[in-house]
Amino acid sequence: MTDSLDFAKAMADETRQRIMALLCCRWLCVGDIVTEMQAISQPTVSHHLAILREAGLVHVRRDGKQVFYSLNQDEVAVCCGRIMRNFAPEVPVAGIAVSE
Amino acid sequence: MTDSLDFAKAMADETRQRIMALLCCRWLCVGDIVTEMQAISQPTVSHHLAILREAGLVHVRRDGKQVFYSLNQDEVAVCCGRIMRNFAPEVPVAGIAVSE
DNA sequence: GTGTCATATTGATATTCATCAATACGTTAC
DNA sequence: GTAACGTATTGATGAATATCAATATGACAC
Repeated sequence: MTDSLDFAKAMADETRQRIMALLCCRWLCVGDIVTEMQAISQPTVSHHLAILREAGLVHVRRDGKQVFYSLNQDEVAVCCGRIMRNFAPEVPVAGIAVSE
Repeated sequence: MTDSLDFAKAMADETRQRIMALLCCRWLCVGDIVTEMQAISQPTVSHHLAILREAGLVHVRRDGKQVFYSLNQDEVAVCCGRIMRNFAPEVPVAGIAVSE
């Protein structure tokens, strides 16, 4: 569970958002992520996955030598709900959208 | 209107989130913001206000010599809705929470 | 016009962070 | 055990950015 600042920092990078998009609704191992992220090295991908992991924004599963990642959509929704309660309390739909 | 990356970058700073909290549901002029942000200089506050302004996250109103700012809650909600559609499409409430 | 006040901008500095090459670690096969 | 493979970590470098002091800009009063 991250607060609004950690969540924003985790999302504040184009490479990480591209990785998040890749991991939305499917599991990919690190090697496949590296393949899809053209011109980004494996250590860099691993670095960004670590940041997403520490922010709780990805699920991780080990299978033999490979490590699979998937986007934690629930955590994304929870963090967005928190931002809306903090910074959009007067927008009607915001207050009832996501429970935590 | 900002995309998910610009929004996240604008929110990815503790000082800016503190300023946003100050401006939530009320108008403050720059001087009052500086007073409330202890140990942060006026140029630094102005710098952060410029970033929030360029991200569309604040309303601005001039009154004589003073410039008043207020949080744009609607834009916050719109950006959160965009993030949820992009990165939490399978969370039930996310898809119907905010229209754009 | 001048002076004063409030805010914005400039220039410099320090910190944070993204990136890569090289290396270490963990797992499986043998 | 060793070798090979996949991933994580380390160390170094460059870029982005937060911060401040000093200055500039804009608005009002006179």
